[in-house]
Order: sequence, then C-alpha cells, then structure tokens
Amino acid sequence: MAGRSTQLNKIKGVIREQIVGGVLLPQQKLSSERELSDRFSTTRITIKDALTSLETEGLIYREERKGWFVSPPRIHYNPLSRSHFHQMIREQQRIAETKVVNVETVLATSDHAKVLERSDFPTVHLIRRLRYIDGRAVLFVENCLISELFPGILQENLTTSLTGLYKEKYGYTTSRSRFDVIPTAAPEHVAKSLGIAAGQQVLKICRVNYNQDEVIIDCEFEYWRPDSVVITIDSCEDCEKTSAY
Amino acid sequence: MAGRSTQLNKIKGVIREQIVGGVLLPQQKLSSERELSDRFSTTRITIKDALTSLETEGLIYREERKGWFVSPPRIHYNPLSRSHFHQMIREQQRIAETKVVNVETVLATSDHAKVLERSDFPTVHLIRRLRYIDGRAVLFVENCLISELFPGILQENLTTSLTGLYKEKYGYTTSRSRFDVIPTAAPEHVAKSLGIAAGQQVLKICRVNYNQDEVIIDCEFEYWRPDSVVITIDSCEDCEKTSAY
DNA sequence: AAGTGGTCTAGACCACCCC
DNA sequence: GGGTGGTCTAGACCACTTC
Repeated sequence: MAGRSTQLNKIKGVIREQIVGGVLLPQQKLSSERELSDRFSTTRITIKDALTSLETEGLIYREERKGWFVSPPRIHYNPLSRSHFHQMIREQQRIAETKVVNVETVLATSDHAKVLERSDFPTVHLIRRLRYIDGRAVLFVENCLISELFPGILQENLTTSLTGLYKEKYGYTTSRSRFDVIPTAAPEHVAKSLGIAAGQQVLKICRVNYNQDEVIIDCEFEYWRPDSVVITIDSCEDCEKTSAY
Repeated sequence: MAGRSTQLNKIKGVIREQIVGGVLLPQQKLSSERELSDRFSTTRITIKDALTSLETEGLIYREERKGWFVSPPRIHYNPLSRSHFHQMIREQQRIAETKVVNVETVLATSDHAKVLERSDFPTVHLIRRLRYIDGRAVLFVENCLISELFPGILQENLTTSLTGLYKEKYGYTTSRSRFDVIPTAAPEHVAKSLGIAAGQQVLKICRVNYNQDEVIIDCEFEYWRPDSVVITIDSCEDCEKTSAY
C-alpha cells in the first residue's frame, strides 16, 4: 500500500522505514534538505514535499530554520479530565516543563467576551505560557481570566497548574467545561513561540470553564503541535470524574 | 497581523479577503493555479504554497485534479452524542447524504482486534461509507462490527444510521463510548474516496462503542476533511445524555 | 562564516477530469 | 483534446541559526 511509485513515495518510504525501524530516534535531526536531495538525486522542492507529507502523517516535525526532527510518541490528552498538565505528562513517563511567555491585564476583546458570554467586555488577565515535553515546545496556551474573580493571581507562581491555584487560592472547582477542537493554522505569535513557521498546522482547543456555581470563570486557547498529541475521551470515565467533584 | 510582507503573504491576503468578504462563495471554485500565477505575476509553485497555506487555515479545500474550492462553514460534531449523522447535519441546516463504498466480512486484523480488545481475532463485518454535506464528500467511515453480534445486518439498508439499526434490530444501546482524535494523513483508500490527494491532512477519529452490558460491540474509524468540522464537547451535556439512556 | 530552512523563478511532463 | 492539478528539474537569494 505504498501508493504509486513516484519519486515522492520512494523518498517517503525510505525515511519512514528509518523512523519506524528505529534507525532514527525521537527528536533526532534528519539530514539537511540539501544533503537529502543529493542522496536521492533530486531537488530540494521534491525533498521538501516528501518531508511535508511525513510531517502531515505526524512522523516528523520541523523547527523553523533549524531542521527536521523525528516526532516522539504522541501524548494522550483528555481535555475533560481535570488532571494537571505536569501530572498527566508524568503519568506517561515523560518530562513536562512550563514557561510564562507574557502576562497582561486588558479589556476583553470581542472574541474573548463572546467566548466568556459577557456582553460587558470585562477586564481580563491574559496569561500566555509555553509547555514543553521532553524539552520540546509542544503547546502554547493563552488563559483568559475574568480579573475581578482572581485578585492578585498575577503575583503567584504561574508555571504550575492554574486549576490548582483556582482551587487553593480562590476555592473554585471546575464543575463543567466545554471545548472545541479545531485543526487550523498557527497564528503568528503562536508560531513564533512554538518555533514553527507561520501558517503551519496546529490543533487548536478552545475551552470554557465553569466553577461550582455554574459561572464561567475563564477560557483557554490551546495550540498543540499536531504530531504531539492524541485527544482521548471516555464518556464513562468523564462522568465518574465529573460527578466525583 | 499579516506577517512579513512576502509575495506569499500578499497572495494569501488577497484570496482570504475575497473569501471572508463574500466575493467567493462556499464551494465555489477558485481560478486555476495557472491563471492565478499569471494574475499575481508569479510561478505555480508560489501559488500552490499560498493555496496550501489557506487550506491549512481551513479556508479552502481541494478536489484532486479538479481544483481549489471555498470551504463552507464547519459542522459542529460531538462524538459522544448519540445523535445520528443525518439528524446532526439537519439540525445545523445542512443537507446530509450517505453512500456505501463497500462491505466485506473478514477475520479481524491485529489492528482491529486490538481496538476491540479481542485476542481471538473474531470475524468482523467491515462497512465502509462515505458521508456528504451539501453534496461534498467530507467523511469516510469504516465500521467494524463483531459479526456474531450482528447476524444479517448486511442485508439491511446501510445508508442510514447504524446506531439506529443496532437498537431496532438487535436491542443494543450504547452505554459508553471511548474515542481518540488524531490529526494525521489520509491513507490511500480514504484519500481516493474523499477525492483528496494521498497523504493530505485529515482528522481521524477512532471510536469504540459498548452496549448496555459494557460489551464492546463495534469500533469505527472516521476520517474527516479537516476544514469541514469542529469537535465540540460539553462535559455537562454529555453526562445528562449518557445517563438519560 | 558557513550552513540551515523559507521563499521564489521559469520552465517541464504526466495522470486524470470534463467536454 | 484541452485544461486541471500532481510531480519534478535546476537553479537563485534571503533570514536566521550555529559555530
């Protein structure tokens, strides 16, 4: 099932076998495009087409202007589970890290207000963070918190779980959340943070969180490198978890 | 926020405005790549890069060797909801259609057996169907049913809801389902059915369904055109729905 | 300074679709 | 048969990273 025997498919096949066969290891850099085009006696354009196609499969990824690398196994992620990012990654025997990109307090844009279902354009804290797995930046998150509900939160340590902070400092627990998953292109600031070229594919997840009183307290925009994750949902598990809160 | 002012970004900007501004309507064909490369005084490669980038955004899609078309609005899809495909599409004021691609009865492959959690490689019915929205093929589905649980099902009308058949003919209701969402490349037979080029991006959803006795009765592999859908999940709603069954 | 990917030119042939 | 996108050649310059 290798498809028509084009140059493209041959190149893809060779590289795919090297990855699946373990000749190339996760996060290892592939040869440069020029080197590959020599080795396969073809042009950079054809090589780039082959690499882009393997990227779509989720086998490799690129760091802008650095090169192409082998994708590590995907992380299983359940957006309904209130498990913290660091805990979730640790449970999958991987290493998590979080860095704050920037923080600001502004009036909600119309986009934010819409998601938060607030027609009065409240003041919000925007917290933008980058999350790493095994040293690789895979997730850009923007949290948008209604500021009056979270006095003083910007003075806290924001590299850990916000959900944890919500609970400990403010007594909010998430009774319910609603989210959308959309395959789309990375906006420019996201692409820059993740080290991908603008306009490349990401998996966008928009989430709205409700507290125990069914009040929307924040929303979140996640942008995942598409090869890094598989969204996993179990209706049963989630209902148990939700009702346990 | 138009990015660096490259030729690429200019072309993308012009076409994007025509789409957002309603000059180009959903499902309308764009000019051919050659025509566009004339109009923008550039080469087909650059035009193709621009179009591919807009495709990643979800603004346009392609039909293999036919051309590029404007994407209609995305359908909201909740894989946990047991709502039937046709009903779901109708509720969103769109027109649904289903065609059977082929049907076969075979021994489960190791992939299927694994998902079905059956180490004995049972005989399964594979039902492959193509689903259309407003006349456009957007979803390829392969259902894999454990054949001993569904005697005679292949004689039924398979262009409607399988879930409906499960209930009416066999008394099975789905108490629980578990699914994975994965951005990946279209396998060859899927690409061919959907009319996309092999190796292009799709959103793959693998689902396992349990009946009221917590027995796995079938699994399903869905391949969506990535611009056609947004996965929407509400923890609250789902719990209500699940418990209502 | 050397090397990388990102962008771009100016062509070509082929497989397939539609008329 | 004419037009479409899919694939491919053989180069080029630029922005950025790495050393």
